[in-house]
Amino acid sequence: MRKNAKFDRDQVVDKATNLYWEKGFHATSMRNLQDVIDMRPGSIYATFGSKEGLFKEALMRYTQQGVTALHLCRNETQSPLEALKRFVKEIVIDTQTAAPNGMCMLAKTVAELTDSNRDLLEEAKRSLKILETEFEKLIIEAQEHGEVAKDKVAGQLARHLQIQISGLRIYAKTYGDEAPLDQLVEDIFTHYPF
Amino acid sequence: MRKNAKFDRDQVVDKATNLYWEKGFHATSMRNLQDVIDMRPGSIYATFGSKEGLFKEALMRYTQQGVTALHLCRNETQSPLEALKRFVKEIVIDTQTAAPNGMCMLAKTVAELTDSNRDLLEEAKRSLKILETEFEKLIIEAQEHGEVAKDKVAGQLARHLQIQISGLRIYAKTYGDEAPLDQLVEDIFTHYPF
DNA sequence: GTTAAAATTGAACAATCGTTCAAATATCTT
DNA sequence: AAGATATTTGAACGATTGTTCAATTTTAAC
Repeated sequence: MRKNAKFDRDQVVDKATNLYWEKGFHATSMRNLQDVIDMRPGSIYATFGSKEGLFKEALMRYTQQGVTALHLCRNETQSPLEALKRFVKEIVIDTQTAAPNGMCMLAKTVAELTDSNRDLLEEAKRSLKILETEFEKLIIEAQEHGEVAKDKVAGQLARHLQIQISGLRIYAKTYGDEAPLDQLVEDIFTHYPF
Repeated sequence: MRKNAKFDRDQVVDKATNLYWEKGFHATSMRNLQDVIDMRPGSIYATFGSKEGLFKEALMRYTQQGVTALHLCRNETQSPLEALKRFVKEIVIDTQTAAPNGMCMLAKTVAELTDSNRDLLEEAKRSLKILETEFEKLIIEAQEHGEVAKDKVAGQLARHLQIQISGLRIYAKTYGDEAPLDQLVEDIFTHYPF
């Protein structure tokens, strides 16, 4: 089997992402990271530069996978709005048990970091905006399909959706099983403003 | 001037709260704390037991002040719903510039911590539930005043409001000035489900 | 004013932090 | 197979972490 450098790097970043996602930037130690990704400090620093460098790459990878998951939802469903709903259910409900952390890694990062780590903070913000733009694209498509009234502003609906997701995921972590997540996700799409 | 032990303790906890609120639990060091509250390690540990003990007291104080602020809004306004709106604007908008951190300290804590700090995590969750219950009380009062339809379930509306606030505050930190916060808060109350 | 009790101090502790780098190992080139 | 290049290793670094505690100072009691 031929060596594929990119593949290895992706695997490593995946594992790092899961650890960062679970514990956050500050609570994750390099030694913890070394164990999980099975690399020695020298290699890590030669490859990623610093703890921040690896975290930044983790953020980018997390975002890329989010966008991919959304596109996948689109391909698996018949309508753009259905795709959005499926995606939201996936990240709000399934993630509660399956993922390293019920929270969105990007929102968690925006919540955790200050200007002391401006680069990382800005990267997380940028990623959240990328996802919101993806939502907007699907909403525009939904408008073209007649699923959403054309007098609505797609950007505003995307923003609304983003806010609902962020709020819901914090709520889910707060209330655990008690929260009727499925119903709450349904409500987002059956009531205002969709 | 007579010494008032409780007052001193409150002042200290206030300062600690602001630091924890700004930097989060893990990124706040005891030495950082020592400088801000102007106490030496021995005194801190004699008084609060540990870094976690002080954080827990900070969480409780933050929550108590939140409840007080909400009651204050109620006394300053004519209707329960107006009080809620004022409170939301206060914490979502004013806090962006004035407070140590635009985020809600409780939501930020729920986002940051894992079971490694179960006590603190549970305390933050409990506090969020307390605030939600306060929302619910005001909504019930609003129903009695005829501001909110009585066929709505107050608990659900309170939950909805909690989700909007959490989502909005993350959104505000992500988008900074670009976010039309005032309009977004208005939307919460003018549209569904109020 | 003297003594007992309580509170405060700050040096010091072991543990862990992120990071470095000379040495060892693996890979590529010819 | 031999030499050049790139990668990996892991011990070690100084800094910082949360915490302790004997010594000191302040407060309270009589």
